[in-house]
Amino acid sequence: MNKHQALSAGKAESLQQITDAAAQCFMAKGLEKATIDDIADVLGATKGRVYHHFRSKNAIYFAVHRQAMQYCFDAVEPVLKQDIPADEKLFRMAVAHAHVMMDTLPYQRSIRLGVDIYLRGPTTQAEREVLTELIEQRNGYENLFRDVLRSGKAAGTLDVPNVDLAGRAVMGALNGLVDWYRIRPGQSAADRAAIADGLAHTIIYGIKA
Amino acid sequence: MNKHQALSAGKAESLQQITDAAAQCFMAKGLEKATIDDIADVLGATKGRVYHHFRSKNAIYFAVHRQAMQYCFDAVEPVLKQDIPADEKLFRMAVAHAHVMMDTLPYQRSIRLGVDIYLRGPTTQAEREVLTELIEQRNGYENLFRDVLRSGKAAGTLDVPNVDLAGRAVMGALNGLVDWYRIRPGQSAADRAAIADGLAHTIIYGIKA
DNA sequence: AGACCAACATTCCCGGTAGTATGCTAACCT
DNA sequence: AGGTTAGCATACTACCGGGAATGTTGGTCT
Repeated sequence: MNKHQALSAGKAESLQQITDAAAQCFMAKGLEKATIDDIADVLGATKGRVYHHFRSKNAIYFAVHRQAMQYCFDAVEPVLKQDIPADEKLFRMAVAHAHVMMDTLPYQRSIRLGVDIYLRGPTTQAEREVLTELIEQRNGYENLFRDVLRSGKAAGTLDVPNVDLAGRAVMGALNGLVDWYRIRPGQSAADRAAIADGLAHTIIYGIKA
Repeated sequence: MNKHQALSAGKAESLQQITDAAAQCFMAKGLEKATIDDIADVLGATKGRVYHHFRSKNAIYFAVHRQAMQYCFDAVEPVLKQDIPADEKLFRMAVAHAHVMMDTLPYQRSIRLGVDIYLRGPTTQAEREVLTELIEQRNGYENLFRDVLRSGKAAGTLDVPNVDLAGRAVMGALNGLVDWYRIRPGQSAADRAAIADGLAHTIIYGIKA
C-alpha cells in the first residue's frame, strides 16, 4: 500500500468514484449541462480533485465511455464462450446485455449522449483518436452479436435475411432500455430478470402469434 | 397576401426555415453545443431573425419537438384508420414510423437529445408546462402502438405476454434508426423501403427460424 | 408622401463554466 | 526533523453564448 492511500481508499478507487459521479451527472443533466462542479458536488469535493485526476471534461467522458464498454464486454463474453447453438447463444447474450444496461444505467446512458456528436466541433487531434478508438470498440462489441446472427443463419437456426438490419433491430430494442428504464425503489432482481428475458424473447421470437 | 411576404416567402415558411435549420444544428452538434448563431449561419442570417420569431432557444427546441411529433402522427394515423387485422396494422404502422424516422431525420434526432434532460434544471414554469405537454403527446403516440398490440392480443393474432414490454421493444428497434441511419448520396426510395420493411419484419416475426 | 410596422441586422452586456495557478496538509522518505 | 510529493481545496481568469436593446430597411396603408 502506497502513501496517502491508507484511509482515502486508494487511487484507482478514487478514480472510479469520479467516473461514477460523472456518469450520474451526465445521466441527470446531459453532457453539456453537467458541470465539473456538479460532479465534484456529488463527491462532496471540489474541482481540484477532479482536475487532479483528469485533464479535461472530455477526458472524464472518455473514461466513462471506456468503462461502460468494459461492463458490456465483461457481461457478454462469458456467454460467447459457451458451446451452445447460435439461437440460444443470441438469446443469452441479449439477456446479459439487457442486464448490463440496467445494472450500469448511468454509464450506459452517458455513452448514448455523446459519441458522434463529440466528433464534430473543434476537438483536438488526440481527442479525435480516442474517440475513433471508442467507436471501434463499440463496433467490435456489436459485431459480436452480428457474428452470432451469421452463424445462426448458416446453421439454419436463425432466419436472418439481412444480418446488418437484424443486428440494428436487436441492439436498438435492447439499448432502448436506457431510455425508459428507471430504477424504482421496490424493484427486485426478479423484476429486472423479467424485463431482460421478456425483451430477449420479444426480439428473437417476435410478436406474431 | 399580407405585407412583407411578397418576395420573402411568408411568415410560416420563414418559421419553418428556422426550425429546419435548428433541427439540422441540433442533430449535428447536440442541443447545447448548437448555438443560435449556428442556426442563423445555416440560414445565412443572424440572431436577429431567430429571436424575432422565437423567445428563447428552448422555444426553438419546443417547436422542433412539436413538428417532429406532428410528422409522426401524420404518417401513422392514416394506417390506424384502415380496417385491417391488428397484426397487419402493426406491421404497416411500423413501416410508416420507420419511414418518418428517415425522412425527417434531423427532427427525430433532435427530439431524442432533450426531453427528460430539459426537464431538470431551472426552467421556467411555462417551459415546464410545454414540456409535459410534449411528453404526453409522445406517450399518446406510443399508446397508438400499444393499443394495436392489445387488440392483436385480444384477437389472437399477436402473441404478447407483456404489452408494455413489447411496445418498448418495438419502439426501441424503430427509433434506433435515428442513431445509425445516415443519409447517403446514392440512396433511393427503394433502399429506404427495404430498411423500413426489413425492420418491421424483424420486429414482428422475430429472427428465430 | 409620410407615417408605420414587420422583419430582420448590429451591438452590447452579463452570467456561467472550463481550465489554471496557487495554497495547504498530511503522509512518506532518509 | 526537515524536505518532498500526492491529493486535494481555494481563488482567479478568460471566454463564450444567451438574450436584450437598439439600429436599419423596405414594403404597406391612407
